[in-house]
Amino acid sequence: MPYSLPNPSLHTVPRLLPCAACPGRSTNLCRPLAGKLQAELFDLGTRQRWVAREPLFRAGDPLGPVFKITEGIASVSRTFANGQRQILRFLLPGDVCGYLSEDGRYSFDGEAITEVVTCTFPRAGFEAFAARNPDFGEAIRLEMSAVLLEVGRHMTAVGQLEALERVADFLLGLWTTFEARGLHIRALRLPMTRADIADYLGMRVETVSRAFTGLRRRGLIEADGETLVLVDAKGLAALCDTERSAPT
Amino acid sequence: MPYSLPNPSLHTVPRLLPCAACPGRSTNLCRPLAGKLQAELFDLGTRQRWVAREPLFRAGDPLGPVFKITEGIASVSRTFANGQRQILRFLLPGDVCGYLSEDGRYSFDGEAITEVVTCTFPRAGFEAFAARNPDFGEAIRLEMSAVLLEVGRHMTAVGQLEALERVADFLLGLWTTFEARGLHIRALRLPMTRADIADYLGMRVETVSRAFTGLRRRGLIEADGETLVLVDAKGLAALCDTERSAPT
DNA sequence: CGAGGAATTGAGAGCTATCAAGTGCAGTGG
DNA sequence: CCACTGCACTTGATAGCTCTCAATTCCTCG
Repeated sequence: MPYSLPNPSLHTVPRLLPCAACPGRSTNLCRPLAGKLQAELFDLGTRQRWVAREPLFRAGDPLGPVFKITEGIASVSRTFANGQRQILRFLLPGDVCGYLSEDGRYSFDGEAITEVVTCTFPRAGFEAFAARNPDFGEAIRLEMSAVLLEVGRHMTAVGQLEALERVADFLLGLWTTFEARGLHIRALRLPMTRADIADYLGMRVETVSRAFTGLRRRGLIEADGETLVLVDAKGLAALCDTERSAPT
Repeated sequence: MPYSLPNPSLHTVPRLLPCAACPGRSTNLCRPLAGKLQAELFDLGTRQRWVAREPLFRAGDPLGPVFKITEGIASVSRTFANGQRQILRFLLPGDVCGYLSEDGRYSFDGEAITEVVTCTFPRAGFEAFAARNPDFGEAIRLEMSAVLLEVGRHMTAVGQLEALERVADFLLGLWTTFEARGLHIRALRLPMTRADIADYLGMRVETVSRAFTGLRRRGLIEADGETLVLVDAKGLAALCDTERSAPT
């Protein structure tokens, strides 16, 4: 079957690196880069804008570029023939996706959740750049380590926790990630739908919804329309750390 | 709390690289190495023997060596305070573990399932070797890619499949891995206990047992005491590919 | 204003966990 | 040599949680 090339409106930014203002500037791959090298990597890629729900790449497609999210939120997932989908991770600005391959094809699906802007790096150039710059190669290893760690934690949650706990874990994880990115916020905005969260946590939309209601009823979170406040982070942590020996 | 250093009987092999006979010789990290480099890496490490159920490393312990399994089967897992455990992967000869770190500590638990022999590499030397040899660095990236892919697939199974399907997926995955290692066998020996499988698949021992019974009753597998035969691999695949549009 | 999607909530079915009992086997010791 | 013990595994019955199906509300968009 033919694979559909993504068709975003190319949006090439001219000179004077916008990297300085990029939220992912000090994250993973770009962290060890400075001045000249940063410019070299930047020139290697193009800036692309994707509308919400647009696929960046599909599992099985011939290997294309590597993407670094600079704005918006995306997901990496895997879908069965019958439509069941597992979201492996949510990607925030600074995160990289599309790197994994299998027989010269993408291993997973990459999809924009919100509108997304990416630094898009052609595969060959990306690999060559890594070969030329050991520090960059190490940065890739570090990035992959971090992803592996995150995925491992997440698998533990999906495999061991029950509904309420999984959602608590998800919220805390998201909050932690924002913290790690230097965004100290008290109110989370959840750009992904309940369906996305369900696919991420291995549950149904209805169960996710009930879990939110349950957490709200217990006074652990508060929902103000678009935003969500973690009222009692410790309470949430107590749930998903499975310290079932809680005061109750 | 004090962490217990593993206390295996050290078993240093002298000259004349045993790598030639190592099942993991042509796998991941060692693949790009030849002659001199292979010897250099070999000398970097020591050979260690572990008894069944002995921990190689524990999550939270200060970062120690990196391990490459050369004989036996091990697991990488994560355990909650209440004892619930999620096994992230089973490691066969050739697989590497103990690489992931977090704040200078191991991220997960490594444990021998059967008796295990490892090539044990001190962290510093390992990293230095990677820094000196770009090919080795790339081999690490490739290895991590493969792991990430495996873990991603596995998470999909845990999140989306039901009991019978998960066990089918597990068996097929194990068989595929053996195939990839060049071991063309029809009868699988399952060295891990039902409890291990349960922890791997996010289910209870009883459910795993019932799933095995179910697969047997459907004529998909046959159990000959220690060994297990995949009678109908296609039937198993039909289960876990979630081609629910099966003839039934 | 109507259409459609996202989210919530309810009721009942279905699957898995839990609790409990029984089997088979290997290692131990009388 | 053979009870005895511990452990892995299996099987049954029941409770509990999640899924499924369905209805409703809210909100956005045309």
